[in-house]
Amino acid sequence: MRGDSTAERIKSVAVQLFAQKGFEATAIREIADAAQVSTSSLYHYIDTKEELLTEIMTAAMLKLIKCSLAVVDPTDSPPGRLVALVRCHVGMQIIDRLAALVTDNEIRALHGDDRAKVLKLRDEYEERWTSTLTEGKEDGVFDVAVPKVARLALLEMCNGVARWYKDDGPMAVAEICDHFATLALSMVNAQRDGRPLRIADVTREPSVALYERLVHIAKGGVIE
Amino acid sequence: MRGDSTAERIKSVAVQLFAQKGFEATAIREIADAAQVSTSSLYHYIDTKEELLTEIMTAAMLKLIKCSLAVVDPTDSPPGRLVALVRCHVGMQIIDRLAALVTDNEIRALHGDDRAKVLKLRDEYEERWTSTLTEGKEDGVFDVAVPKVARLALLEMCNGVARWYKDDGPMAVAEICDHFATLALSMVNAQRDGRPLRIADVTREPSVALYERLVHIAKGGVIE
Amino acid sequence: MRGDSTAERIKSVAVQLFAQKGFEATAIREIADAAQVSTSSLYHYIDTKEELLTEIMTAAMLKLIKCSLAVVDPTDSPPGRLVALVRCHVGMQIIDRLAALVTDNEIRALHGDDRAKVLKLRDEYEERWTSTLTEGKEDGVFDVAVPKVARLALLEMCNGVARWYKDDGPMAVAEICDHFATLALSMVNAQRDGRPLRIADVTREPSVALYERLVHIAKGGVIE
Amino acid sequence: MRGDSTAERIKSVAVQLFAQKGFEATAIREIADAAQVSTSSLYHYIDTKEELLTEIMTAAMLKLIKCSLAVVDPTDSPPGRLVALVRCHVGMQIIDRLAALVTDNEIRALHGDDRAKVLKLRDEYEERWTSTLTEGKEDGVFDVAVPKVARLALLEMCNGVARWYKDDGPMAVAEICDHFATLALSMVNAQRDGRPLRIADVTREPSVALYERLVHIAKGGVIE
DNA sequence: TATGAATGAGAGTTCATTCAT
DNA sequence: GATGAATGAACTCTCATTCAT
Repeated sequence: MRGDSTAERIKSVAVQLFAQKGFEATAIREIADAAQVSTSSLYHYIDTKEELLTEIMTAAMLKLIKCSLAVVDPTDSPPGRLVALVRCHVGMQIIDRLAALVTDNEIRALHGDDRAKVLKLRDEYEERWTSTLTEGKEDGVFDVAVPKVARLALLEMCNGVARWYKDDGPMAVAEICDHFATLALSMVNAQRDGRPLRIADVTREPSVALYERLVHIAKGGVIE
Repeated sequence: MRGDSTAERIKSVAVQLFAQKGFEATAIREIADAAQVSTSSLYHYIDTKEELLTEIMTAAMLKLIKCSLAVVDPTDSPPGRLVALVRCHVGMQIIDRLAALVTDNEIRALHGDDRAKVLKLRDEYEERWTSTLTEGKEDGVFDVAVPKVARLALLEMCNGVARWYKDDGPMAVAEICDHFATLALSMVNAQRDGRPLRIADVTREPSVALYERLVHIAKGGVIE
Repeated sequence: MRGDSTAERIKSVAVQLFAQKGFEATAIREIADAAQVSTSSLYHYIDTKEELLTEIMTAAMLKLIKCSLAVVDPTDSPPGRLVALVRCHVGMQIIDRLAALVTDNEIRALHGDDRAKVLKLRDEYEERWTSTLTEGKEDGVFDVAVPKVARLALLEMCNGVARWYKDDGPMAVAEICDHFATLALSMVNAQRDGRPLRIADVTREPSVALYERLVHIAKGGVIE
Repeated sequence: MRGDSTAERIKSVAVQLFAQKGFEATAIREIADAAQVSTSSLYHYIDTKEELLTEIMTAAMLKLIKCSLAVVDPTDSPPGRLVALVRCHVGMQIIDRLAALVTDNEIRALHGDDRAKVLKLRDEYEERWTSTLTEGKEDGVFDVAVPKVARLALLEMCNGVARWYKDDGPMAVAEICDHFATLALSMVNAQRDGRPLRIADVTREPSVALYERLVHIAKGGVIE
C-alpha cells in the first residue's frame, strides 16, 4: 500500500502528456523531464513507451469496469441499469478524464497483444450496454429500432464528455451525469404504462451520492 | 485541363494514412511511397506536413458546411432543421469518412493560425446546431434541459459514426442517417400537440434522395 | 553590345547573395527568385552553381587587373607604382565591392581547375606588388625588412576595405584611396634624400580623377 | 577530474573543419566522423551546429581579450601599447589560428543573439585599438590623418596573418610579430623628438618571451 | 536506484540538377 | 527560351532505447 511515488508520478505525467499532445507526439524525454527523472532512470519503471500506454489504458478500463460493476445492479430493470451505466460512465469520464481521453484516442498506437487486451476489456464492458438495451427492447420498456445502433450512439455521446469537459465549467459533475442519463432515457424512449420514464422513476440514489462512491472506488477503495 | 491527379493522389493517400495511423505516426515518406512519388517530389505539392493536414481539415469542414447549407433550410422549423442537420452530418461522416475522422482526431497536431482557422470553421458550423436547439426549446417543440449539453451530446454521437462505420456493414447509409435522426428527435423529446414527432412529420424527402444530393455536392457538384 | 539583361541580372543578384550570405548558404532557388526566373530557366544561363561563382571571381579579377594595368605605369618609380597600386586596389574594392568580397571569401568553395584559374590570376596580380616592393627596397627608396611580409600586410589591409566600407559612410571614395596610399607609403618608409615621400611627390593625378577613370574602365570602357 | 576529452575533441575538429571548408560547407556528419562519435552522440555535447560555432567564436574572442589584457599595460604610452597590441594580436592569430580564421570569416552564419554576443566582444576589443591610436595622435607621437581609418587598416592587416600563415613557413612566430609591430609603428609614423620609434624604444621584452607568455595564457594559464 | 554517454534508425525538409514539354 | 515536374542525395536534428558505471 506504500505509494511508489516515482512510478506513480511517471504514469501521471504520461497520462497528462498523452492526453494533451497524443502518444506519438509525446517524447519519452518529455515524460522524463516532467517526472523529474532522467530518461535512463525512467526505464527502471517502464519497459517500453508502448507498454506504458498499455498499462495506462488497461488501468483506466479496469477502473471503469470495477466502478460499473459496483454501481450497476444486474438484477435491476433495464432502465435502472441504463441510468446507472450512463451516470457511471459519464462520471468516470470526468473523474479519470485524461486517462479516458487517452484510452479513447490512442488505441491505434497499440499493436498485437497489447491492443487485443485493451479491446477485449472494452468489448466486455460494452456488451453490458448492448444486453441492457436489447433486454429493454424485448421487455417493451425501450422503444428503439436497433439496439446496437443505440448503443453506439449512447457510448459515443458519453465518451464525448471527456473531450469537452472543463474543470472550471459552470456545471457540477453530478448535474452533468443526470443530464446525460435523462438524454439517454429519452433517446431510447424509455416508458412504462405509456408514460416516459424519468431518473426518479428508476433510482432513488441521488447523483451526488453515486458520484462520491465512484470517486472513492476510483481512488482504489474497496468495493463493499 | 485534365485534373491534376498527382496533387489529388497525395491528398487522398494522406487522408487514408492520417486516418489509419494518425498524423504523427505517419511518415512523410509513407505518404510519398503510397502516392508513388519521391519525397522530394512530394514537396512540389505541399509546403509542410502540417500544412497538408490543415488543407485536408479545411477542405473537409468546408465541404460539410457547403452540404449543410444546401440541405438545411433556415426557414424550416427547428425539428425539420435538426433532422436535416443530423442526416447531413451523419451522411457526410460516411461519405467523407476518413477526412471526418482526421478532422475530429488530429486538431491538436495543428498550431497557431492553422489550428485557429479550422476551429473557427467548426465553431461556426456548430453554432447552427445550438441555435436550432435553443429555438426549438423556446418554441416548446423540444423538451431539453440545457440546449448546449444536448448539442454536445448530439454532435459527439454523430461524430462517432465515422469511428465505427464499416463499408461492408449490414446497414445502408441512408438507413443509418434515419436511425440517427430518429434518435436525435427522441433525445430532445421533439413533440407537437403532445405527440412525439417522427421524421415523416418534418420532411418528405426520403433519406436516400438526400444522401444522393450530398454525394453530388461533396463531389464538387454545384448547389442548385 | 546589346545587354543580355537576364544573364546580367542573374550574375548581379548572385554576387549580392554570395556576398551577403556566402556561397554555400545561398540556394540556387534564391538566386532564381531574386533574378525573377524559374530555377530551370536559370540553368539556361549557367552551367553549375560553382561555375557561376568561378565566372564572378574571374570577371572581378580580370577587371581589377585591367584597371591596374591601365593605371599603373610600369616605367614609373616604385613609390609611384605603389601609390597607383594602392589607389587602384582600394578604389576597385569599393567600385566592385560585392564581387571583391566574394572573390576574397569564397575561393575555398572552388575546386580543381576553377580554383587554379582564379588563384593563378591572383598570383600574377600580386606578383606586381611584390616586384614593386622588392625593387623599391633595392633602390633604397623603401625601408622594409622583408618585402613579401610587407606585401601580405599591404594587400590584406587593402582587401579589408570591402569588408567595412559602407555606401553611406562619411568619407568620399577618393579620400579613402588617398588615406590608404599614405598609410602604405608610411608603412614601407618611402623616402628620398632622407625625406619621407608623400603622394604629391610621386603623382600629379588627383585621386578623384583616377577614381573616375577606374569607374569608366570597370564599366567596360576601353583602355586608351 | 581528467578532462572531458570528447567535448574538447568535438570542438577541436569543428574548428578545423569550419576553418578549412567554412561553416555552411561542413556537415554535422563530418564533424561527428572526425571526432569519432555518431551524429546522435554529437548532440549530447552540442545543442545545435550554430551554437557550436558561437561557442568557438566566443571562446576565441575571450582568449584574445584575456591575452591582450595580460600583455598590454594600460598605463604604457600609446606606442608601447600599440606594439603590445600588434604583437599580441598577431601572435594569437597564429597560436589560435584556426579559431581566429573562423571568427573572422563566419560571423554571417550567426543570427540573433549569438551574432550580437560575438560582435559585442569584438567591438569592445577593437575600441582599445581606437583609443590607443587616438591618444597617440593627440600626444603628437603618432602622425596619422584619421585614427579610425588607421585602426581598420591595422586590424585587417593583422587579421590577414591567419589567412596566409603556414606552420612550415620559413619565419619564426616571434619574428612575424615583430615585423608587424614595426610595420605598424611605421604606418602611424610613430616618432619622438623628430626620430622614428622602433620596437626597442618602447619595450624591452623580447618578442619570444612575450610569445611564450601568450601560449601559456592561451592554454588556460593564470595571469600573474 | 540512478544516470551520463552512446547509438542506429529515422524524422521532416532542402539541395543542385535534369528533362520532357 | 522557358518551365513544371521530378529526383537522389544529403541536410540538421530527434527518436526510443541500451548499458557501463
